[in-house]
Amino acid sequence: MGSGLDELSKLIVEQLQQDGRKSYAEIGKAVGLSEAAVRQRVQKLTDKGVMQIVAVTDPMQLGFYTQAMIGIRCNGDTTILADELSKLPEIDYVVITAGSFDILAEVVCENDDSLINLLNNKIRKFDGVTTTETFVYLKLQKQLYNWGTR
Amino acid sequence: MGSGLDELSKLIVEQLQQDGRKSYAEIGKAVGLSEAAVRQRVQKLTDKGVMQIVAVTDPMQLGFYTQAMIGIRCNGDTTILADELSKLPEIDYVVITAGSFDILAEVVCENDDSLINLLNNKIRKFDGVTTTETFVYLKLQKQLYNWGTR
DNA sequence: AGTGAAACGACCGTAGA
DNA sequence: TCTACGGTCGTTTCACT
Repeated sequence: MGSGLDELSKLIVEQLQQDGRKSYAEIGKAVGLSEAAVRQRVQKLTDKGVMQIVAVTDPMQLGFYTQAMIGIRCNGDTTILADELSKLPEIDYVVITAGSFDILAEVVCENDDSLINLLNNKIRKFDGVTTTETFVYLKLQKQLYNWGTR
Repeated sequence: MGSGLDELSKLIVEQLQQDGRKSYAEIGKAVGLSEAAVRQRVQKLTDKGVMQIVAVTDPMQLGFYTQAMIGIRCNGDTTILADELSKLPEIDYVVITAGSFDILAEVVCENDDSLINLLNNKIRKFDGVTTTETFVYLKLQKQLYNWGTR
């Protein structure tokens, strides 16, 4: 595998990172391919899971005013716990890590009360969770979706 | 302000979270509006920054094999430091937090060497950075882009 | 704000290099 | 894997509600 993408596909991905609804014809003009060729490549990229074109929303503007990263230490199987955490609707991001936390989970809540409730009545009730540490978001400074094509 | 979105717009956002290229006509059928009405609402949502439709890529499949969250403690103005960190191309996510870290930054690197280099020669060289703690990602368990419309 | 109609442009399958 | 082309469907504009 390796980097996997040739220059043409990288250019196509870049175009779609700017505007996910840009037409294949327009992208074709920008990268020097026919519309059909662009369509074919986009199809393959999405089929292989390299790329997906989706709507992303701003939680703050949707009434979710409390976001936080929760650092979790646990004993037992981290995979099972991570899997359980993933099922919670308030959690949008779960990653198993090496370091002083075993799992990092990002949560999106409507307000502080629902965050407290989530912590006390859900996360800390899971088997194996020993300690948690909460980092409430004060300001989201940067959020990019264009990994890999800098 | 508040939650801001009525039921119809929420349904539209949901459709586009499933497939960012779904046609307005198809969305219209699904939510019970005309194509023109859907397009109007999508336009407003993106203009206001509530939603954006973009391609998101999988770093692993693009040759970026090392990801990590960096917890940063600093003195001085966290906003200025966060702003500086945001300028680094390896960093895709920066948030100012309350708790035992002042800033959390997610980094995407090609390999362990470039992560070490990033930490030693860039992040730790910034004014005000006192300590950093690195959480290397072992497994990305969940990653959602559909906040706010559960 | 939403609808409907007509002109325009995008999309998709297929054939061929 | 790409281009070319034609049928179909989506998008856009505008007048109207």
